[in-house]
Amino acid sequence: MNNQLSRSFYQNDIHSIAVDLLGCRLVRYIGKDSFLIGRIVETEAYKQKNDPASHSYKGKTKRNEVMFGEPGHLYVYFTYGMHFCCNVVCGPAGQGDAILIRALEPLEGIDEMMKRRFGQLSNKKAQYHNLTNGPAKLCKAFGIGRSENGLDLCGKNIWIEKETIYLSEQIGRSTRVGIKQGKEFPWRYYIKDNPWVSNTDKSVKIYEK
DNA sequence: CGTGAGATTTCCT
DNA sequence: GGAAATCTCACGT
Repeated sequence: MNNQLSRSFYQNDIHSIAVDLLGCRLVRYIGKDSFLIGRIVETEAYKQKNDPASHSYKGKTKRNEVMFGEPGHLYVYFTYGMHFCCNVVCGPAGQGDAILIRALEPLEGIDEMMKRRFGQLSNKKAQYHNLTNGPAKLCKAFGIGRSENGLDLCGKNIWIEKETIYLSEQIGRSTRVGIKQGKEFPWRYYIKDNPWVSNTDKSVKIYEK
C-alpha cells in the first residue's frame, strides 16, 4: 500500500511506463483484509497517434472514452463476444494512450483467483501456470469486467505498487500480439523466461533500458 | 505439440 | 454486416 503508484507515474512517456511496470504488483482489495496480488510480467503500449492497432486511433467513442480521460485509470474493453482485457491509461490527460496488461505472475490470493477464473471446477485445466498468462485470463482471475472500466488506480479498489525486476532478469521486446494493423511496432515488453508470459511469440530480443 | 474452428456480443462502417 | 488487443477444446501427428 505504501508503494502505491501515484498519478504522476502515469503521466510519463508510454514506453518508459510499459517497461517500468514490469515487476510491479497489481493489487485488488477484496475485503476482510484480503488481497489479490499479481506481478506484472508482460505489457503492450498503444498510442492514439499513428497507431492503427489502438482502440483510440480513430478518435473518441463511447467505448474508448476512458482512454481519453485522466491517466492512472483503468480502461477495460470487451472483445470476441466473451472476454474482458484491461489497460492503464497513460500520458497527459486527453492524449488517448494506454498500456495493455497481458500477463501476471500470481503472488497472493491464489485460491480466490482460482475460484474467479475456474469456478468450483477441479479439473486439470485449473492449473497454476494457466491462471493469469494472458490478458483475458488475468481479468477473469481478478474479477475485472464492465463495472471496473474507468476505475481510478490511485484509489483503494485496484492499484499498482512499485517494484523492480530482479537482477537476474532481462527484459524482452517484440511486436504486439493478436493485431492486424501496426504489427511492425515492437511495443510488447516482457520479463524474459518468466513462465507466465503469454506463449504466442518466441522473440528473443533483449531490451536495453 | 501444433493447427483449426467455435463461442458470442459490442462497436463502428 | 463484419471484425475484434482471446481462449478453449478437439483432433492429428
